[in-house]
Amino acid sequence: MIESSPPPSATSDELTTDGGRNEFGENLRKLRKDKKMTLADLATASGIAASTLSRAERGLLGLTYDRLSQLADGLGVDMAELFGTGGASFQKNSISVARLGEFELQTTPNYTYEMLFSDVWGKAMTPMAGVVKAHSRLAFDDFIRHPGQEFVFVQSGQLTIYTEANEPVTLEAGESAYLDSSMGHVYTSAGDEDARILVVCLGRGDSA
Amino acid sequence: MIESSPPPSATSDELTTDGGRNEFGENLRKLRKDKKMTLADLATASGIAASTLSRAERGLLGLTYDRLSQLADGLGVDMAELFGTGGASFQKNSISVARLGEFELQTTPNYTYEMLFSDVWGKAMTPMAGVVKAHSRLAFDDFIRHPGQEFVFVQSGQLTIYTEANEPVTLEAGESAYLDSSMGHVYTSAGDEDARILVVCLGRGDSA
DNA sequence: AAAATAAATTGCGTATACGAAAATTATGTG
DNA sequence: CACATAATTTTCGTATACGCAATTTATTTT
Repeated sequence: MIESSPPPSATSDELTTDGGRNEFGENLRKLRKDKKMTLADLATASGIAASTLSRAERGLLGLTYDRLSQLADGLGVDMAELFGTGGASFQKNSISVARLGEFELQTTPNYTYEMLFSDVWGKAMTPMAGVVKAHSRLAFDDFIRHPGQEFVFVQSGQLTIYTEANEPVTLEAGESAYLDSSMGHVYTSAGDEDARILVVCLGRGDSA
Repeated sequence: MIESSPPPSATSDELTTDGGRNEFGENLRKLRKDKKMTLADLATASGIAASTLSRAERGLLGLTYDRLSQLADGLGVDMAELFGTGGASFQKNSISVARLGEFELQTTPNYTYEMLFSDVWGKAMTPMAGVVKAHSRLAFDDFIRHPGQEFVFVQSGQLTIYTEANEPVTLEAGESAYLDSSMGHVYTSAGDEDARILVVCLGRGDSA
């Protein structure tokens, strides 16, 4: 087990940081091999020494921004792909089915919902199906926020969406909305009936 | 004008490297200010010294991978957003609404569907709503494929999904599936009634 | 306007990134 | 198996990232 010696002030992040660096390195080696490149090939293509690339792949060093830029160029990928966002890879040639009532209902004061496909690794979208019990914005202490984008579809009932940067919008059954989920938002049922909705989140974290 | 002295072997990349670093720094400062954070706030949130953050924002240094990871966490963004990548950017603080019948119906022999939010730039998910007129796999010349992942939800009726790598699956109303869309697939209605479905695609291209 | 406070930048010592060359390991060929 | 070649890793010296404390600049308060 190789021991790296991070700066003293980073002690609390030591495990996290090392873990991230190793994952990055593994992804880098995978990308390189997928393209049938040797370290020397990539060194030529990127302008980074083969020795540095080898160390990066083994998580022995953390590349600087400049080197990361060069690497993305050398590999012909963008930065996002270089970081292989989403640790587990999505199973190729797979299809998963969510049966009615298959997933455990999660209950909060304001929502009752199922997290669909919670057992599917590496999926980029997070679908959720449920019922909005909140009928007033006052039911919420604060807005919900998480990085990414969100699609919400109203199956039945009437839904009002409050956001911190826009006028509230009300959707009827069959209607939908698409929003920046990093902006504070809450969903409330707008009629007598609890609205039934389907939500698909993209990005880290989830809505509810 | 501050002068940095890069390694001799990086001379040919000097301008490019500095340029990239300055852009990154500007984006970082923008992200931080958008969130109403001081350097000290972000230093606390990320575990990186304020002086380092200041230098990074002014392009005076290139952060290492470890620091970049901490930064993304501290800012609550993913790496892609940190680098400001992605062609057209999704409008921050936006919400778009798709009303019933708002979008033009697109008709093929096998499907009638609306491409929801077709006017929204930079969205990563492509939602579609429609009806499956095909009741037999024989209606299709070939499977449909496109890179990425796909979520399909059955609003009404019964849907059978044929894929090239799996046994067919049949979904009832309220059920859904999540699949690798690069794998050949077709959707067919399975009962007398045309199934009504909602599809959300992620990745380049779209299904139908 | 002066004083107080907040925010950003600079100075300096230590740790780590980095490249070139040498050494080691892995692979291919006769 | 021996040898040649390719690929990767290690060594070592130099440059740069990094954090803490001090200083400067910007903003707010009186």
